[in-house]
Amino acid sequence: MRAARRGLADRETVFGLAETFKVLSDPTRLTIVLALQRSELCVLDIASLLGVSESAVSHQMRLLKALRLVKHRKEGKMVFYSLDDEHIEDLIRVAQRHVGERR
Amino acid sequence: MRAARRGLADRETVFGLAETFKVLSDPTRLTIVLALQRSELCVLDIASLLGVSESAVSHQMRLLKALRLVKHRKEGKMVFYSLDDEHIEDLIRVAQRHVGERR
DNA sequence: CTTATAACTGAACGATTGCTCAGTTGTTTG
DNA sequence: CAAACAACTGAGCAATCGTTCAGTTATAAG
Repeated sequence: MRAARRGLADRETVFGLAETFKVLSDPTRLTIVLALQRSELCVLDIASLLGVSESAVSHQMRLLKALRLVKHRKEGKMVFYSLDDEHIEDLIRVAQRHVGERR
Repeated sequence: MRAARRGLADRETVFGLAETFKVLSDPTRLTIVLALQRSELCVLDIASLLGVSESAVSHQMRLLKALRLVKHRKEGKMVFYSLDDEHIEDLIRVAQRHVGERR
């Protein structure tokens, strides 16, 4: 691997990492993930909990689903979402430590 | 705290967390941070290492400096940057584990 | 079948982002 | 001093982002 020899991580790794950080960089998405840490929720639950439109939530869930951060379970006309990745919780924990220790 | 009782983290915490993730969500900035993990570097070093303009690097360094991710040391006309936050390295490590374990 | 409800979707919008360009500041060298 | 060099800066631009809006699909109830 040429890139590694020059001291740089290869593009694919960097883009994958950046993408992971990006999902969590939007307050709405991050709040959704934080809420799902506590319990499984349907779209309308999330919308009313965050005070945003049901459409906005739906758009974000599609993204979170595409990046495999959440999984869904259908029950009648409702769709329940829950977290699908235990690393994400670690990530949030470490970041919380970081934010906590700066003024 | 009313928000916490309703099961949501307060706005300030969420925005702080999101901001942290956001800095690392851009491939250019992330590559800079990864490079600085290995050694202290000046602006032109970073620019040539990443293959981007010196101006672009300068703009990003200002941001990284404002968020206290890097510190700088002046030596003649050159400015050497280095990491100023050990939590960031933990964060990257955890994220790497996440990226590594998905297909 | 019709109505109501939950979720999804594409288009369009304003806001933000990261870059380039041109020019400035500060330091060193001749 | 002037010239060269490293870094910084603001304005402007294209691209991306997150939302709203209007409409669709799917399921359930009357």
